[in-house]
Amino acid sequence: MEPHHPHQLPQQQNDQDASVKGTFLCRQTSTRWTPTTEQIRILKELYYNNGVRSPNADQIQKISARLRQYGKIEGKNVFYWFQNYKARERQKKRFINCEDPSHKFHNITSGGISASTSSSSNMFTVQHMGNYGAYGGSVTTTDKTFRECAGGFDGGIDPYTSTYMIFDKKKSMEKRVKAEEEEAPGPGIETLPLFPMHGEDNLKLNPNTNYYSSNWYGRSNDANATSWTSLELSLNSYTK
Amino acid sequence: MEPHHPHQLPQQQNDQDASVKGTFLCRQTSTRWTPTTEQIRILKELYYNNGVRSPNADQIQKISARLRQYGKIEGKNVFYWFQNYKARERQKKRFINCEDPSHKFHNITSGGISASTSSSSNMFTVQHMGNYGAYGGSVTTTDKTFRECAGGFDGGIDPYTSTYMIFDKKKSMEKRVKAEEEEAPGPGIETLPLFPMHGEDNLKLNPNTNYYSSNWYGRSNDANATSWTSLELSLNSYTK
DNA sequence: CTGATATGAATGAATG
DNA sequence: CATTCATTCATATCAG
Repeated sequence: MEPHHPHQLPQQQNDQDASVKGTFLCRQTSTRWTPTTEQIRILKELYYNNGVRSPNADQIQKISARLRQYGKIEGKNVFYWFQNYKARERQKKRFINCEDPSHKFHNITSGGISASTSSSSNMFTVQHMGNYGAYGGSVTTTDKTFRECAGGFDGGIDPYTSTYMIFDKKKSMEKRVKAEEEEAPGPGIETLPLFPMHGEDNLKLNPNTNYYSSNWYGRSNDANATSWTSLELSLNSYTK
Repeated sequence: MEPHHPHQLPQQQNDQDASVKGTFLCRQTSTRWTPTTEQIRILKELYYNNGVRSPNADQIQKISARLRQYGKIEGKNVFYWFQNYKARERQKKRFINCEDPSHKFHNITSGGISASTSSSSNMFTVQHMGNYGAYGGSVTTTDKTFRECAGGFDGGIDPYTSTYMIFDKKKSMEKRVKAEEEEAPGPGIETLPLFPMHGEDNLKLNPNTNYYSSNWYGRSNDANATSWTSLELSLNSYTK
């Protein structure tokens, strides 16, 4: 991952005051949130030490509120951060597994996570994350072009083998082993709940069929006939 | 949707012919449906102007049949599209952090420099698709948590507001904190397309962006209380 | 400047 | 319908 940002403080527009932007094309607003060092540090803290993976609204609120003191940030940033971080960690692991771990070391860092953006203070740098062999460097595998690492899926079956649409019926992997729990428990906070497991999740209401639309198999519906009728009209009307 | 620029389109083989891919080997056809602009436009049209939210099998079939002229599409795509769109629209409304209303407008500035061509992408733009005028921060959500936040903010746009407010089938606001006020208009409401079809003008049509998704669900604090509790503790501990 | 990579953001697809 | 996962798109930032 991040090779390391040797020079820190990339201007971090971390000011909540967002003063600059008002002017012309104030680029600073660049649309994209740029986490500050502190923010990242804390996020990782939460991730590794507290096992936060998919915070809920309340958590997001609190987290972002807390991080806001270090720079502008919105709830969605926190949300996406966790989503991405988690996904990428997993992806990395998956890739490593799939392609041969030998080559590919052009990456410096070697440390792995180690604070992106400089990191002035990594409290608990996760640098190593543990066992997964430190995904050497940007595994990257470069997306788009070819990533298709052959046996990608554990089962070895490739969903997209034939042509397209083979999907249907769970082609997805069964239940990948969650096995995460890496993390260095940091300082003294361990004993964390790893991750939120809802207690009463068993309750399920409708045995509704999952696939889209419970009933697709024909079965016209009269109830919404009206609405549908106009829908049809509208479809016809402006569709081209 | 895609707030992004039109420039790239790496794959987008959105034509029904989509045959191209067969050549090499990789399934670059990405298995995943990539809606074309027109398809999206129509889907949103249906969503906003016709109140379609969870189309039934028939509707799905018709819609997909209709959209098929613009590119390959299957029923499930339509199904999922509505599911996701609806879910995300709702989500984005919740959890919005009450951030400082002061910088509510951060962005706007269209990119400008960045070489990226255009940049109409404003993530926070509101859609404008129809005639409803985005209710200004009114009730909006009433979620359980708080909605006292700045109100507008980004995408809160909620279409169809006025119209059915009157009918309002069952929106008893007793305990439904969840209040999804928007609701599809039921059968009698059918809004017509009164939408000028105008040709594909200049806009990108993907105005709306989803905000982050999240799970506001917390329903008070119960289930994940544990985990969250420790999180709070840790936040407090090193917070400042 | 240009290419590569890291990562924020979005969204299709599922699952429960 | 809520939640999560996987992939992809876009851009900030650094290497050369």
